Amino acid sequence: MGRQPCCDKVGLKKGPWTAEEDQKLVRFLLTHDHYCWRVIPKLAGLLRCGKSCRLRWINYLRPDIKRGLLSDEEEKLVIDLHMQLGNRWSKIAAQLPGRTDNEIKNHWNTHIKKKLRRMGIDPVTHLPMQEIHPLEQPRQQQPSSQLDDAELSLRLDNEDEKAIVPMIQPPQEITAVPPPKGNCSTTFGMDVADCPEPMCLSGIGMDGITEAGWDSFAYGGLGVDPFDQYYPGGGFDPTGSDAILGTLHID
DNA sequence: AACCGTATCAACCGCTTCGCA
DNA sequence: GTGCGAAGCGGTTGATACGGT
Repeated sequence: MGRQPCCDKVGLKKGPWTAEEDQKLVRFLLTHDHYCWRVIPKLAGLLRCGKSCRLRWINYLRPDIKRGLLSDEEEKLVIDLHMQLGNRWSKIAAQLPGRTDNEIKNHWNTHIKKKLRRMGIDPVTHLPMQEIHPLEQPRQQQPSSQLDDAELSLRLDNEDEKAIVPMIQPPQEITAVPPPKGNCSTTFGMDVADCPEPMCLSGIGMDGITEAGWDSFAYGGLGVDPFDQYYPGGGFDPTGSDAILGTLHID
């Protein structure tokens, strides 16, 4: 009885990915398409389940991944979107190019939640917390409507602020740019429905990439070959900075 | 220097949704 | 309409890094 596992787990490797595994997966995804995730590890010579491959690709190996902390603007956008969408991390991530749902989820749980709490805002409801600890009582009240973006940003940035007036009101409108129509991804701000293929390799349309080459892959206009910026354990460095730890060579 | 508590984030697990026969 | 398989999603865990004592 019970649910069948997503894949045959006998003999499959778990845990952190090695640079070699990353290389195998990227090499395979670069040169093949139209496969389902379940068969990719076998064909790519990986002792991983398809789910694991998919996750690794989406979260770290995708060439358009942005690394590093979220900017102030991104953070505010996440808060705004969370206010409207709740814990729909993939939907939120769709509005932040280069950011993954996992990354946003982690950032929310480790950074934003605390900041909001310090501000006296319930991170779940985005409303002022009813019971504020005496030490965290605001020194003065200020209607949220008087809080502009600059003020909110300032407060979000102030890690040591202990007595901040709670309040954010739902924004008048979402400032996020709607995803462009075109290829196939929700994660990349593209439209899944437009994807003509049975599998879109996590939704970025590998067809387009392999046919047109990585140079033409939408990459925020950086004009960087992402595979020159590959670094183990972290995918690609979009900045092409000295932080690159290694280079992946694709034959 | 060693220990301990906390923070961070990559990865896994299991449920839900979707597409197809 | 139903059942099944695959993909997607969100919650949770665990390893590691970091900071304080």
